[in-house]
Amino acid sequence: MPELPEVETVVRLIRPDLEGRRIEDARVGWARTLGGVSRPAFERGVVGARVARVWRRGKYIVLDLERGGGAAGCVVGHLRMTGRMHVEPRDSDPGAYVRVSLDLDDGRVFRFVDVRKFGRFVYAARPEDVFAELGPEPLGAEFTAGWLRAGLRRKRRMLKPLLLDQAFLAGLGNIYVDEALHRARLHPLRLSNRVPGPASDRLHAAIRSTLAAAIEHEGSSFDAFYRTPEGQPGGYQDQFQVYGRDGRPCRTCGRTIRRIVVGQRGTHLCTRCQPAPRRSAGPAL
DNA sequence: AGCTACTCCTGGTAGC
DNA sequence: TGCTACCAGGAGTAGC
Repeated sequence: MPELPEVETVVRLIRPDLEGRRIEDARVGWARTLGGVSRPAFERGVVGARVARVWRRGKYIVLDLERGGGAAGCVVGHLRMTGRMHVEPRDSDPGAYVRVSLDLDDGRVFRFVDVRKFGRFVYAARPEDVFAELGPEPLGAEFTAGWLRAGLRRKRRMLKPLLLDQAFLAGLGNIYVDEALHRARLHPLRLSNRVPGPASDRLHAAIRSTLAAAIEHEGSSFDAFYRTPEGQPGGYQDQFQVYGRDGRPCRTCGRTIRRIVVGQRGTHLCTRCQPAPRRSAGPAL
């Protein structure tokens, strides 16, 4: 699924194609993609505006808009499961799943494509009107080892759902939580307030190094759906240690990778590298 | 506070 | 072959 590294890859690829472009027209193929904003309100918001800046916050993609040099709201996109963003020639085949199209003043078209329709592309006055409360950026200055120690201590939650919670930390999803926990040798059912300081520091380093390595590889692809915006598969899926590797040997110790379900989410781990918590609500592993 | 269940969606796949 | 049933899952919401 698109998580921080995939979203960052998208932003880097579409930014040079969008910044400075004026939006000449807009078409909406699936109204719910607009997240409650009416079609007329969306069109009023974007048509005639210029894209001033393309940036990322957590898994959100933001297009700052301006008119006559002044700020004029923004579009906040979220790819959710299967969303993609492309800037293409207008006469190219749009495919069956285009939810929003923006005609650009260079003759090309921006397309928000989303097979499963979970993605969002919302016009708002300010991005904060769309974001939920978001935790710090895992690759930003605010996310320090000390911050994570304190954050884990003040919560009493299992690590897996806590790290998936965007209000705690913004940008991790199912894949990179599993990968980071394995790298930090921490069991996903461990309670956050029982993680010792040194283990918390390992987790901090693991989150940053996992995300940085994934960005370097332009994210991960594994189904036909998950591609970089250029249509090329990302490369990080070849580095997965646990995600999707259940039944296969751990690359570190050889034990068979297991898959459990935590909060309705498939969760992959090595029970030797990531020892079970001593006393917790989780099943004995 | 934190957990579970449910919802939104559809292509892919397993089972028959 | 062709049908049906179920699955994946980010995030929001409701209920306990």
